[in-house]
Amino acid sequence: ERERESERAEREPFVSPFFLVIYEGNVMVSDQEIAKGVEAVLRQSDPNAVTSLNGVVQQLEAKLGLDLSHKAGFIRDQINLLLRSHPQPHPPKDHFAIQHQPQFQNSHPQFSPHFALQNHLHHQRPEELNFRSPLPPPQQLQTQPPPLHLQQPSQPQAQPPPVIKVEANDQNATSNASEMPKPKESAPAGTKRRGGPGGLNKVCGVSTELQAIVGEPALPRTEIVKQLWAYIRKNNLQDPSNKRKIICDDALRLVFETDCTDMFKMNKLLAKHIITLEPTSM
DNA sequence: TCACCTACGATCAGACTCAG
DNA sequence: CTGAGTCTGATCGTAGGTGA
Repeated sequence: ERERESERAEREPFVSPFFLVIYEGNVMVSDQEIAKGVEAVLRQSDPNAVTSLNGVVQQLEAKLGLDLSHKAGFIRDQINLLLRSHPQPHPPKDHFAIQHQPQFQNSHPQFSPHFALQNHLHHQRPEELNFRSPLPPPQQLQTQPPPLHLQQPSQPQAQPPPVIKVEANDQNATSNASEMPKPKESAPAGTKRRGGPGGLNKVCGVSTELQAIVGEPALPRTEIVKQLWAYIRKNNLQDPSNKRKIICDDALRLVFETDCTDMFKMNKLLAKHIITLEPTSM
């Protein structure tokens, strides 16, 4: 039994619940660990208490003994993911991705009803709740790999753990936290708008031609663009002399109906292949 | 209360600005 | 002059802020 266990542990190496990253001398917690922590905090939170994002962050900080203020955004996303996986009043019984957590079954009264962030969910439409149909298992929640056909063949599993890159960025962010470079003169702090599940993150239908490229029948627009660029890079479809130009292969030609386009026109052409999903009944 | 406006995410190379 | 950093352009739907 134990041998089988250790074999399985070798096959699934990245399961340590406390996976810390050392970066430039600082001990940081991985996104994986944060996701698990969020899950645990939500499970343990008092159903009668109103839990805010800050509350979750603070509990996580206490739990891990680290400053997670710079990870608030990620934590919020994790909360949304967890809540989104089962917010419906009448959810399909075996729909939950986190089935191994009995606390998360059915209407998960432990945290959802009183959780402050559910304001996003109030506005969610049914089709948004089914984002990419069943959510992946929790270990895949925070980093979704691109479709297989888009992965770089030259660097199959040799990719460094995404954790490190993310933490590296965050490290920058933390070290300069007080003088964060404001991105593009955006709204003043505190009034930052939330993307939420709708808006740009709204899942749109993908035409059959485009499906051949992005590999999914429905994706958020941002994801579609990302996948499209991955496809372009993978297949070397940028004009070497002018990298703004996209040389269409057969699949792209079906989508764009041209042999050559540029990255700006591309988005316009892309719009024809993105279908707004109508709410089923509202 | 209503209508209007803005920012949000994602992508990229080239243009532009600024400092050394 | 060079290198580094920032902005631009396009597109989408919607939440939320602002002003009337």
